[in-house]
Amino acid sequence: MSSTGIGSRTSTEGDDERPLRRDAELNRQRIIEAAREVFAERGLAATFDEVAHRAGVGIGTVYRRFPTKEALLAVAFEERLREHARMAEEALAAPTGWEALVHFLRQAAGMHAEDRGLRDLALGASAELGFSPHERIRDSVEPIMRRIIERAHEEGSLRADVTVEDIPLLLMMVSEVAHHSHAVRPEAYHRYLQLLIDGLRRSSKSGNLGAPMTPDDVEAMARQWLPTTLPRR
Amino acid sequence: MSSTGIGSRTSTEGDDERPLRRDAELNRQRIIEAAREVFAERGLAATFDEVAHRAGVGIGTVYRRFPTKEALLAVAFEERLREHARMAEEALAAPTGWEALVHFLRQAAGMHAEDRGLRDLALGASAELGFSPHERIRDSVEPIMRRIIERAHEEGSLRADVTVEDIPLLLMMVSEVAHHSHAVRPEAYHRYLQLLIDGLRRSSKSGNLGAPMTPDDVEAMARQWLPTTLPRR
DNA sequence: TCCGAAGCGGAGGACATACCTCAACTTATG
DNA sequence: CATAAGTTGAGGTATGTCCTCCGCTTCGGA
Repeated sequence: MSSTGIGSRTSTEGDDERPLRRDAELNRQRIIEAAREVFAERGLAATFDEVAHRAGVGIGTVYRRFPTKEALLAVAFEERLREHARMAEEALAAPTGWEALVHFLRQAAGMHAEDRGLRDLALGASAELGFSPHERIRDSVEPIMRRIIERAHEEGSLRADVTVEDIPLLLMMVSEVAHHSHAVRPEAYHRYLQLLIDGLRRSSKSGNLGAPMTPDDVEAMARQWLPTTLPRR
Repeated sequence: MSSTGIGSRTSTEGDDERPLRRDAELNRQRIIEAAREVFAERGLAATFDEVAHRAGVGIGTVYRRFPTKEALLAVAFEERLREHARMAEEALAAPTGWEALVHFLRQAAGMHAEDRGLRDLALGASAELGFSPHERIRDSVEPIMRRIIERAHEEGSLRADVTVEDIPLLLMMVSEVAHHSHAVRPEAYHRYLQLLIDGLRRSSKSGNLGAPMTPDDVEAMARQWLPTTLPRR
């Protein structure tokens, strides 16, 4: 609801654009706000028509301001993506690797449950759109995950056969539950995340996990699993 | 590939139909075979056009033989559904409840990974189509799952806070992985199923699962998660 | 106050996908 | 070989998304 801090797009670009007319700037903010809501609810697959309708403007206006979906996403998600990265670093500060891991998983799952668009970006197709100042999110979060996993392995708290590549997959499974249970039992995903967390804990009797995923495997799965922002063409 | 045992639809119905012409019966078998393949690959969302094309017949022929999707599904999946139920009973025969549970989960996950249509039917919308002799699949498998869970709880091998309602959810998560990894790493889902299984095992340190799912919750999630066979109307 | 540039809206064209029908044609079989 | 049974696939209906374009409205500087 609070429409503060949306950031009128002054400077930050090649920038030879004159400032928008007052009414136009207002509409722009409305569009951004609407985009956040719509993408949060329906994921990146949401359409421009939905955003326009929610913002109470014509479709043409949305297109005029954001000629491509990427342009809109970049602005709408800038802040959320930063939060996501910040959260990961926070997790790293936990006293033990295990706590860091659990904290990260729970936070990420929570964020992805609340904002389906963020999930799509964080786990998926973000590769395809060059995000403004920051690189694509996976590049910023992945090294952190890697360090967390390493620490947990050193402690011996995390079962040895788990790798960083598993993390995105776990989050996809959980966010899938979150998404489909949202209307009925929005917290349902906690349950299955906890089950997975308990499965990750080192224990005397745990089964064989088989060959680990490679980064390419994960990439391919994400591409197939999550919506591809860009319309085919 | 073997096209044996498809069962020409003699008797078994109100039945006043005369036998099909030889060429028609052949086409019918082709269609059923094609339907099995297509539904296995693409799930219940597959279209009549796909089936027709795969069978090498015109769309009109498919419609003539199977006026509704349900009619086609009923025939195409009769055997697979029976297998599914048989498998569940087999699991029940395991020496311990825990082994029964693990066996059931692995078998079900495997079947759902191989046949996406079966998954859709087993976990989802089967409610909507009244399946020929057998009731909808969930009704036949659910009591078995329930007994397995009970036994495992009595033994104390399964953590106490897990319920039957969790089983379909676990299978959905896993089959989602199976589906999206199919082209790259078809066995990937084993890994995540194992993680879940290890999370299900009773252990000194396992986290709090929160409120269990109710049958209605599961119903609602399944409805939202899995394709609704029937076109809207 | 006024007017030109900036902005707006949303009908509608282009395209894709799915469902399902039907009239013209082909084929098995008594 | 006559005829009922069967086949075909183009095309009508419906739905949904993308995106453009042009007539109209509004802002804001002169």
